[in-house]
Amino acid sequence: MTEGLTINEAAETTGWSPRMLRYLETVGLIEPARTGSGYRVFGPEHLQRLRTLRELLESFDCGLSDVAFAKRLRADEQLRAALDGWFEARVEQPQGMSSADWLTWEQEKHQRLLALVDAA
Amino acid sequence: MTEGLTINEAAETTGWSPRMLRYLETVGLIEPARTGSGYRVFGPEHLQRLRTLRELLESFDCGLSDVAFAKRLRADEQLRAALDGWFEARVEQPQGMSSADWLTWEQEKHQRLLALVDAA
DNA sequence: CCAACCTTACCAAGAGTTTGTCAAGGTTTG
DNA sequence: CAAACCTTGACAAACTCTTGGTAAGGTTGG
Repeated sequence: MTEGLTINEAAETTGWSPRMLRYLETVGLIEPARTGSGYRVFGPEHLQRLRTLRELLESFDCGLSDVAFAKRLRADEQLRAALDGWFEARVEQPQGMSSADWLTWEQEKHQRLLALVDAA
Repeated sequence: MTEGLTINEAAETTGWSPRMLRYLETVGLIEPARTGSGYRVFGPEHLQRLRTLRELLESFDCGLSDVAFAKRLRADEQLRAALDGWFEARVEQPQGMSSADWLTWEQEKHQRLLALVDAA
């Protein structure tokens, strides 16, 4: 107990409600330690993280699901690759390509992306 | 008109509804060209992109807002840096640091992150 | 000029997210 | 041991996202 705060204490100092602290855990954004009997224990790192998260959400006007997705993006390399590929699809034609070549090239690129997607 | 499909034709060949094609544009995921009078024109690249997007959403079980956020993440370097910093917050102490040093170091890291966030 | 398109702007149903509250029960501590 | 915590689970209000529809009006092509 000397090594951290309980959920209500953590709520007090971070501005999150106890309910939200539990919710943040279920969506995978924090992982407080537990005592032998199952009580959550919030250490200084957690408290800082929680305060920073508030700032971050407000400053950039985004939601928890956005941060959760960003986390998923870091963990799932295939997802990242698939999205990168999709975004990179460009609008201009590469130099020296005919319209027909371009279309073929573009379709093949998407074929490759689809193959990647199917593997997921 | 010979250079692309109208919205209903594009809907037909991509599986998206015309309504959704307009919605995808409002959330920034596609940018069809326009005729002089304002009609949307979907070229082959758009059609491929739209088909790939369907596959991508289904394969990875994610939503449009997720893809939109991923796009924002690519465009907004500060947002990316802030999230990277937040995720990198580690749980173990660096070697050779006392508990007190670690806490100070950790707090300072978050101070730096907060400064970044404030600048946004 | 008329039918069949297209545009934007709304209203609304359904689903998912966020948040609170309450209930039933275990833990800690004075 | 009793008060004051904590746990999980469920129900629900408020909100946003997704999607469809419809209305009022401009464009196109036979």
